[in-house]
Amino acid sequence: MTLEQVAQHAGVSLATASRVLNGSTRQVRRELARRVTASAEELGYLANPTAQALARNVSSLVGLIVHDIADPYFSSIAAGVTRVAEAEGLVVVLGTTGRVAEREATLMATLRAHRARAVVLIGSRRVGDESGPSRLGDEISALVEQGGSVACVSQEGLPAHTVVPNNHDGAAMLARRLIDQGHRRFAVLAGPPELCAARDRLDGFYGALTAAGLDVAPGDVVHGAFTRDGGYESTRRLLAGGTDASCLFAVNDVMATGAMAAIRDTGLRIPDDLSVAGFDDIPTLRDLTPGLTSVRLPLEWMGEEAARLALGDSPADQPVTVTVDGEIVERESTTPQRS
Amino acid sequence: MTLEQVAQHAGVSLATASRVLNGSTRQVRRELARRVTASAEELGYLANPTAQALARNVSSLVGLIVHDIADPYFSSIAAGVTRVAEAEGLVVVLGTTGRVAEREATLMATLRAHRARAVVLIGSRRVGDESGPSRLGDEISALVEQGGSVACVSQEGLPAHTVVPNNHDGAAMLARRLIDQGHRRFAVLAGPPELCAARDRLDGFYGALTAAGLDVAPGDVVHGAFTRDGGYESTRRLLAGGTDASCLFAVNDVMATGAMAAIRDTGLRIPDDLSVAGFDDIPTLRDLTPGLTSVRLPLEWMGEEAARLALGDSPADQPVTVTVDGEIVERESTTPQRS
DNA sequence: CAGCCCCTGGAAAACTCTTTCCGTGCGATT
DNA sequence: AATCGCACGGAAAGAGTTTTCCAGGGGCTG
Repeated sequence: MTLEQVAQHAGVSLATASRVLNGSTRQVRRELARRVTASAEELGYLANPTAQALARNVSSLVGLIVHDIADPYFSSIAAGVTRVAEAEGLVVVLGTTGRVAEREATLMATLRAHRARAVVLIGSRRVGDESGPSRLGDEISALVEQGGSVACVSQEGLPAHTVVPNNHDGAAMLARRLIDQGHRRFAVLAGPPELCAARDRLDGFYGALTAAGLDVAPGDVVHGAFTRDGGYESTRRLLAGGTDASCLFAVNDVMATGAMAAIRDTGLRIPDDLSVAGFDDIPTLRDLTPGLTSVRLPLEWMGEEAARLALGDSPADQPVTVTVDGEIVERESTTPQRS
Repeated sequence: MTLEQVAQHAGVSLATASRVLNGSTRQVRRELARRVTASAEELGYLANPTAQALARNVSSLVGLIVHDIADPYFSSIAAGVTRVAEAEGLVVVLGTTGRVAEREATLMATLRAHRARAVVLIGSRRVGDESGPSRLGDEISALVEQGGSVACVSQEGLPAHTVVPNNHDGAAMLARRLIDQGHRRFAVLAGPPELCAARDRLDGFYGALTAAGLDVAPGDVVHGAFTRDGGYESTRRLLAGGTDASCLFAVNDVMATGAMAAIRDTGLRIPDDLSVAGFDDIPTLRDLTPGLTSVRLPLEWMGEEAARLALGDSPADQPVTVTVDGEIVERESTTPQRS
């Protein structure tokens, strides 16, 4: 079923049919328009998006790049992105990097080839990315050049709109709350050393401790993968090395989940023997027991906002940055200490 | 950067460049091929998938239809699908239905318009869908007609390849295990009455109870949404009504999660006051405490298998059905009863 | 009432590939 | 040595839209 056939059936030209059916600025007389719509309806015409993309040089595709769609952090944000994109009648293309940095640029190139109208890129920058032009940055620029628009979640410093949690302040607030609870000795699951998000949370946490005259023993900081298993593994190492911390801060909830499992497997109780706090407040993990004290981020909303930025009409050459504040959610995984 | 320019740069015809760069059966002389590849490399040529799709009448898109990508059940399967599709160099289009049945067909139509090469459809059929041709069935046939290929996960009876868990037997196995533990009075969170997957699990569970000479009191079966909140809500109702069951079976893990929260909020302990069992063994939920007894399904593998079926060369007009057996995973949420 | 402009319809070019069809040149076969 | 056939390069015809450009008609303005 092609537009040509619809036009013929309605007794108008191809051009007219196109103008009626696929939003053009040009006016078409009432009567004709009605005839075209009726014919399209009757024949069950469905526009060929492929041909449209070729002719318009822009497709109805919205890219969505995540590290791992099975990770609830990413899938929550993804839900927000798809909601907005689908409401606009656009189609979401899901690309996963498997945490391989290089793949972000590769996927961006693929999306550029597809003439994607917008791309939402989720994930953290790595330390060192600041220096000079990156392959990813170039790909983004190329896509923008071509008329596309890009929004990043949690990735600052790229030539694109950005939605970024206030990692530093969130972690600082959390630290102050934990100090208020009476905690004095902390251990930290710091995630991968090169990840900016992890580093910022760490810095914020440290900052608040320092301000309170506290410190973290070098042995009480453990680096590891930004995953549940990374958290488990890191915690095992921490506990094997021995620690007298009363509270363990994992820089994200997913790692905190692994941490809780490791702590239990070691025979310790949470929070009696060791308090645990996380970051993100992932919806799927709110049912852990004891409930995980965390810094709540509105993940779905962040996805929506990023999609709106990418699809909206903010000029791409003047990137907008939206900073999202976290909110402390105190649950049973942390407990007041008496000194 | 178009193929034309590459051809010019290499001093060959457009046709030759096309044959060299985009897999054709036709042979091109070594020397020419080398020149074309070199030119493409030098100019940074990236094929325009949009034009290719138009010319070939099939795109490199693979559809993936889920109810809710934030639900860990779907995101696990999605991870499997994307892994396979990306390994083939294809691009995944994510469509979400928000549990609106009608949208499955709509999304399928969109994917057909995009000339998707394959579609993986995840979700459960509804009771009553058996009768006669459905809009979804028609859309699937149309897509197949057009050269596409469809695989369903958990949806039987459609004109497409199918990967389906053995819901009936899994639930029956679970029931037998629970009976072995000494449970005699059960309550069931049955999910939405019209969902086949839920019904099959219910049937299997009942069957095993009946075989053991047991029964479930009508008041101990509660229907509700197939979500975490549905489970919470249903359990609240169950407990408010009063029950003397020693074990609660939720027909999926997500509902079981809500159930555990509701049980706790009512002041009861798990498993001391009430045992809880689920179905699916969702990876993200394996860290619940107490660990949830469940029926393990290899979700990611199911996604991979569905993608392989859809992308493989099994003729679409002779659908293949793969049945996946579950495996009982006994954890601390269920405990032996003494009589 | 003449001249202009605007409004609208249609023809045709453009978008970038794939693939068919044709023609040339070379090797092999008898 | 002549013919047949095969291998390979190129021209050109699509694939289904959008959009530009042109032309005709009607309404305004002066």
